[in-house]
This record gives sequence, C-alpha cells and structure tokens, in this order.
Amino acid sequence: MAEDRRTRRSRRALGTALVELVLERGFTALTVEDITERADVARATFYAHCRDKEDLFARVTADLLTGLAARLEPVVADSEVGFTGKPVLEMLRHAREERDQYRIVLRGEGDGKPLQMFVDALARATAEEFRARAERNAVQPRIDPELLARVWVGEQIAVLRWWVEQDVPSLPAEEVVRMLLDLALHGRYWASGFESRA
Amino acid sequence: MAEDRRTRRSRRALGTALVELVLERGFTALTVEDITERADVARATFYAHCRDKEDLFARVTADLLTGLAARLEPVVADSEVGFTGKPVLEMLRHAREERDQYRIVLRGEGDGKPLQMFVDALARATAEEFRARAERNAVQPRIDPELLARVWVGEQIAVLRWWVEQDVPSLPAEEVVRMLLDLALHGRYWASGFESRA
DNA sequence: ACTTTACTGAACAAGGTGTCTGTAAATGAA
DNA sequence: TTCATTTACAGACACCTTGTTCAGTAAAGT
Repeated sequence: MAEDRRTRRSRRALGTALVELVLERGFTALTVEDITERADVARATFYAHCRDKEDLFARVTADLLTGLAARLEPVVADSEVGFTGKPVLEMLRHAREERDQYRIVLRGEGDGKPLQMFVDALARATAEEFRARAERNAVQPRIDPELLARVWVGEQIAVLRWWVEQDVPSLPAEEVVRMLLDLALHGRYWASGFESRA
Repeated sequence: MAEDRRTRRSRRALGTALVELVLERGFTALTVEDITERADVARATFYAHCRDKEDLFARVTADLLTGLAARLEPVVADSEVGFTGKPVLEMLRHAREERDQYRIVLRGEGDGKPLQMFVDALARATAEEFRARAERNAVQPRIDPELLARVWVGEQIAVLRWWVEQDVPSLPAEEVVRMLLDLALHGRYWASGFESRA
C-alpha cells in the first residue's frame, strides 16, 4: 500500500533537477528534456508525474510555502504579546536552510507567479494580524491595514532577497531582524544625514 | 532622411499590442503571431524590427525606465536640502500616466527581468545618494547604505504596486508619499496597537 | 515621376511539446 | 519464490512556434 520507491525517487530527482537548472539558466530557458536528463529519468516519465514544466515548478514552490507556513504557525500563535519580529527571524532561518528555493522564488522566476503568491500570502496574513491586533486593543487604525502590511512585507522581501543573494552573509539573521524592527518601528538608522527637513 | 512613417507606425503598434496582450494573458503565453495580429502587421514585419519577443519587451520596459529617469533627474538635482520624498511623488505621477506598463513590470512579467532592472536601478541610485549625503554631512553611516537603500526601495515598490493595481485609487499620490515618509522616517502609523514591547 | 524603403504572404527547417505505443524491470503481496 | 501490479523506458507521432528567407507589392520621400 505504501508508495513505490521509484515514484518517490523520480519525483525528488525531478524537483531537485529543476531547482538546480533554474538557478543555472533560468526557468524559461529550460526544456523538459533538460530536466529529465539532469534527473536521470526518461522524458515520458516526466509526463507521468507532471502536466508540464509549470506544474512541476508550482509543486516545488507550493511545498516551500507550506513549509514556511508550518514553521511560522507556532511562532505567530506564541507572539500575542507584541510586535517582536519573531516571525521574521523564523523566515530568515527557513530561508537559510532552503536558500536555493528562496533565491528562485525571490528572483521572480516563472513569470513572477510564485513570488506573487509568496508576497500575497505574507501580506494577507500580516494584514489580518494587524486588524485583529487593532481590534483587540480597541483602537482605530490610522491607515489601511492592507497598505501597512504591504509596506512591511515589502521591507521583509527586500531584505530577504538582499540577504539570500549574498555570497557570504555579512550579517547574522538576528542582526538583520533588529535592524528591520528599528527601521520599521522607529525609523532609526536613517539618522545618518538622511533626515527630512521637518 | 527622416524616418519613414511606416516604421514608426509599426513599432508603436507592436509595442502597444504587446502591452495590451501581456496585461490580458501574460508574457509567456503570447506568440509572436498573437502580437502581430493585434498590431495589424505581418509576422515578417515583426522580425524586421525585433530579434524576438523578449527584444520587443526589453525595448518597451527600457523606454519606461529612461522615461522615469528623465523625470527624476531634475527633481533629484533640486532636492539637495533634505529627504523630502519628492522623487517618490514624481514616480507615482509617472506611474499614474503609464499605469499599464508599470503594472506589467511590477507583476514581474518576462521572468522578472524588467522588475529586477527597475529595482536595481532605483536601489543603486538611492544607495549612491545615501553615501553622498552621509559624506557631505561628515557622518559615518550606522548601516550599509546598500541595505538601507534596498529596504527603502522595497517599501516604494510595494506601495507602488498596491497603488497601481487598485481599480479606483483610494489615496491620492500626495497622501501616499506623506504616509510613506512618516512610516520610513519616524515609524508613525504603527501606533495603532502594533507597537513593540520595548 | 522615380528611387528608395518598408510591408506582405508564403514557404522553410529546426526544435520543443504533449500523447501514445509496446516492452522491460522493479516492487509489494501472497 | 512466485505472481500480479505498478512504474520506467525508448521511440514514434502530429502539432505548434520559432526565426529566416525571398520575390512581389505598396507607399513613403525628394
């Protein structure tokens, strides 16, 4: 009743082959044969598992998203007390482990669709969190939570990309999170000659 | 000696056809024939002007970038006095005029390459500006200007995308800029129950 | 009017896609 | 071990898209 080993092996091989090749040449430049060749699998076998290239790519990135969600869930549930940036730290750790996949997604491979899903998922969850928090504290948000969430996610994505694309990390994850929080919550780090006139 | 009208007409028709179709179906889904058909032009004519699909797309987005640069130049040169956000306002106005093109770029169409160029160009210019400003004020930046620039650009891109994708603009450009500045420089607008514990 | 230039329509080879064979081999169960 | 099932395989197939070429035609510019 258990799944055939060959099935697992083929799927895994195809997935990792895709990731490797996308990093090397980019998604659109790849042919199905490129992938099957790298995975040591027949071309027909590919179509036994995936409808097409996009399908395989969608599986891989979907796995990444669910993996992140799984790691974020307990952290978010635990951080009821305030805005601590712990979810960001957890995301950075995840990105350090799955660096290649993150690179691919953040580079906007595959028509930017995976990146859009990534951003949208983060923004949706964040906006919801903001709304809930405001309601709990019985305050009227001074700005559309959706917009605030977009800005906050935009910062995270930008830093995440910068971090994950570096050859050798110039900052540890904890440092990055601290900087990000100081920047978002208090506008610190701007005080180096960048201030506004006001 | 002047350029043939037909040449201009074909180029323009192809460009706008591409933009329309990318918005409707996405870049990769298009065939060259789709484009020439929409542009009322023979397929052979297409190849008389462009090497391939990506070439045409690159031209369009490159034009957008140079157009933005042209509008930003005087504004940046004029804002020596401080961090006023005037460039952002100008970019928003540009985006309001060239909304379709911005949509396409910000959605990451074309393998995300145009978006990367857009982000990189903004980040590079911003980082340079930051470095120059710090040096002029004779202060040691407390953080890598490159990183700070990425964060700042990340915010702009996120808001820009949010703004340009809305069916009916919920905020005027000036309001968006004010919010963005208050957020970036002082962390305002977070004070609606989102504060950190510290 | 005349020359130059660009658009056209069609044909072409090359290469990728997705599907479908029949066959061989690996697997899990009896 | 044996057996039925499942999967991988190699190859062939029609189809589509690409990018190039070329002779014929229309429309610019001067």
